[in-house]
This record gives sequence, C-alpha cells and structure tokens, in this order.
Amino acid sequence: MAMSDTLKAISDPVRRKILNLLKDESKPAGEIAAQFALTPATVSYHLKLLKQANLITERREKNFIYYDLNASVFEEVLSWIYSLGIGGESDDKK
Amino acid sequence: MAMSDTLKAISDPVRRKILNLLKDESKPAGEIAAQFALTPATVSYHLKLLKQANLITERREKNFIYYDLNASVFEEVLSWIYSLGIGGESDDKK
DNA sequence: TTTCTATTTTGATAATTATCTAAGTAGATA
DNA sequence: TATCTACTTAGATAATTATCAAAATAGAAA
Repeated sequence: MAMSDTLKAISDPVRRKILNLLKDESKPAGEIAAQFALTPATVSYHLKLLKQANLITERREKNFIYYDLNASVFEEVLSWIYSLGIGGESDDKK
Repeated sequence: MAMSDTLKAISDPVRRKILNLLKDESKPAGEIAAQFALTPATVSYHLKLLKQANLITERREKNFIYYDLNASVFEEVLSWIYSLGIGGESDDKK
C-alpha cells in the first residue's frame, strides 16, 4: 500500500510543487500556501496527503508548523521503475 | 505536461499491473483484460490512458491488438525524483 | 486570561475518474 | 458478402478527489 500512496501523492501537480519547494529547506505551511492561488485550507489538505504518504514530516516551532521533505520513500518507486527495465536500453540504435 | 501524464497513469494499481504484465513480452488486449475482474471495456479505458501517456504502444496483428511497454518515458520521472535528492543519503548514520 | 496568529478540520459542492452495459468498428474467416 | 472475433467507443452512473468558506484548535503574546 505504501507505493500506491506515494504515487497517488505525487500524481498531483500541486503536491509535486510542494515537494519542490521543500527540496532545499523546510518551510512553514503559510509560506508554502503563499505559492499557490489556493486557500490555506486547500493547501493544508494537500500537506495532509503528503504527510500520510510519508513524503513530508511536520515539526512545530512557535506557532508555525514547518514541513520537511522525506525523499527516502521514493526508493520503492525507483525499484519498481527499474524493474520494468529503464534507461532507454531499447533506444541505442541511433 | 508529459510528466503529469506519466505520473497520473501510474498512480492507478490496475495500470501499474498492466505495465508489469507487459514487462517481458507484449500481449493482446484480451489477454491483459483476462487478468482482471473488470470488463474488457474498463481495461480498454486503462489501456487508452497508458497509451496517451506514451507508456505503451499498440500494434495490430490479425484481429488482435498487441500492446508493448515503452519504459523510456520514465526518464523524466527519474530525473525529477533524483532532483529531490534521493538514495537515503540522510539515513547513513546507522 | 483574553486575544491574536498560524494553521487545521469540517461540511458542502464541484470536478474528475473508474466502472458498467450497450452499441459500434476493423479486419479475418466462412 | 455476411458473419464472427477481438476489441473500442459512447453514454450513464458511482466513487473519489479537490476546492472553498466557515468554524475549531494550539500555542504565543498582550
């Protein structure tokens, strides 16, 4: 079920952008929400899904809630993709 | 838009299973459909989405329609995942 | 301890996606 | 050319997901 959660989480562009935002440093929810033309409530909903998929963790500081990227759950996805035989190996005739 | 299509396509377990089925050899639609407790129409719908995402190609032979895996489109997804910094690099303290 | 700030949760609605049945199509076979 | 086989497409419905506005919460600040 883990991989299904991961893939469902990253199938949405808003959630992918959130992950991109957290790539270099953690950010509070408000700062994340400010990057979208969506209400804080909606962004919070996306954060919840990402949290459930274990792609981010949260940490409270003052009354901000900081989110951190946890990219380690991608390992399973990578394994699956590689199991299908990737790398353009059938394309080396050029 | 390409990556969005790819990720949306593989976010569904039925479609991932189809890709798994095509991993080693191409198969006709009927044989694929037989692997699911779904109507041929529904499986055809999933095949259409995979085709649109360029994850499979089709080829007619007699009156069978064979589907082939095209895993090369995963390259973009892999790049994105790696750009987030993968490999459990923050986990090497064990 | 009241109020303010940052954010989440709830409840409702809209939008999208998956599924089915029935009808259509392309090509092989009789 | 009529029919059969292997599918797809269309149309309808159910299920899921994304969104918002309004209310709730947790902790900081006054």
